[in-house]
Amino acid sequence: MPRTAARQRNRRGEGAKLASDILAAANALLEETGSEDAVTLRAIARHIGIAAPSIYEHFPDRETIVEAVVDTAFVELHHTLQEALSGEPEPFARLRAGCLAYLQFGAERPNRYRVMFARHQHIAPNPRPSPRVDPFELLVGALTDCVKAGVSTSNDPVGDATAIWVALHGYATLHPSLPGFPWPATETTLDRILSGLAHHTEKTRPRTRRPRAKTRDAKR
Amino acid sequence: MPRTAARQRNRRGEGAKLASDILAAANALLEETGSEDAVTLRAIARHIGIAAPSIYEHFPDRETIVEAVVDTAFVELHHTLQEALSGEPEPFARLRAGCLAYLQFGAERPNRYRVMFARHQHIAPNPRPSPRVDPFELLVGALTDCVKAGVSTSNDPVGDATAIWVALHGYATLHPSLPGFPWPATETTLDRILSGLAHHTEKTRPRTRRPRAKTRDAKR
DNA sequence: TGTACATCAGTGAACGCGCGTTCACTGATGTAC
DNA sequence: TGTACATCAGTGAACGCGCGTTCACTGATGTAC
Repeated sequence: MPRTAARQRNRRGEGAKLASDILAAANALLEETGSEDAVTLRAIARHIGIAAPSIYEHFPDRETIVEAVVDTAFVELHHTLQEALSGEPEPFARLRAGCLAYLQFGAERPNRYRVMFARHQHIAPNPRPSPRVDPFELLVGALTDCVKAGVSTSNDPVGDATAIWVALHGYATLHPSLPGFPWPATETTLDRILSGLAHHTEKTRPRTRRPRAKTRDAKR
Repeated sequence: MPRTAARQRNRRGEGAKLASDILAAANALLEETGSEDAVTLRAIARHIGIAAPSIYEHFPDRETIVEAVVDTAFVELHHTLQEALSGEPEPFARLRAGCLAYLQFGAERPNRYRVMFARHQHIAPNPRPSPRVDPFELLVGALTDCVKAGVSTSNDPVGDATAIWVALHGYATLHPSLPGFPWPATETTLDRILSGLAHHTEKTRPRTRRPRAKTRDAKR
């Protein structure tokens, strides 16, 4: 009875639209309540103004919906990171941009972020092909590029990327949990993490005394 | 009906014993299921072989029990850290021992650890005096001691301790969630974190060529 | 252009379940006399 | 030393609730003729 709206029935051939509404509602509920268990079929139905059994046209059960929300979130994270990485030309700036995008992804929907990584242990017996660990691969790639370009002296990019990821994950989960804590600005903490763990160094080989007039015009 | 055991009724004056059994059962359920919502009065009752309403002699409602479990866990963490810190004479070794104890506390009951810090946001309107942030104060103290003793060059111990805490928290939550991930040894990652973020340095001022016979006897 | 009808996109009622909580109670244990 | 009785430490049945899921159904929409 207490529905959000008297939803208009989809037209013929457009029934699949409801599936994405269901996922969006599940996403919203997960974020609002902070609890995976609050994502119930009845709550989803109330949220979008349908009857609960209508959901079964699109998903076989509740578990599949939560799984789909989490899977979608991992894909979204992957795209967000790729976009951030591709926006910077210099390797270290690229690494930093990727890390910042990671933190922003977490900050935007902290509850969803937490559930993304907390779910694994519950569902342990299901050996997924793990596209979930993807963000780590991007991070290793970005750090390795820094090493290749001579702006990082890391001699164990995988190990160092692990430490960086751990710190990013810690920030993404702890920062929203402790709003009363005297947090420094996000970028301040990020720079502390990177300067401590990425082994950043200025490229020193060229040894040109001073940059001459650049190839590009000074203005524009 | 499916009780763990036909529990013996407590003798007169010993009724309060049940209270600690209830907390222990709640603790166990939280860790086993990984879900705060699975800590139900009926599950607790089944676990220790009593009737569910018996719980009301000791706790006014379900929420209070979960709260007590979390509060107890914070106190336990505090003691664990203090013990670890007091076991080492040198400031940097003390800092490291505290951080390692923190990681071990998380590793021992990862689900409880996660819930400890995830609960805050749900209960936001309740402004606790926050003994919860205690572990951070110990961390700041340990790092400050390193600076005073000349074995850390940190010029912002609070900010650096924040970065270290974030990394420890990230490890404590991510490590149990991704058992398939190629984790380096815990101490390897810890040392990477500390060497990157604690600004550790050997004490250089004294410049004694070689330590003379110590004040204490060599053997006890 | 009109109409019968198949199909699509849902609905409403009902099931059995586990839950938090309330209530009146019970029976062993200790104590006053 | 014996016994009535108060108290302690619980119990069993029941309530109303929200849940996942099943089932038989409905009514608008488009299509074949």
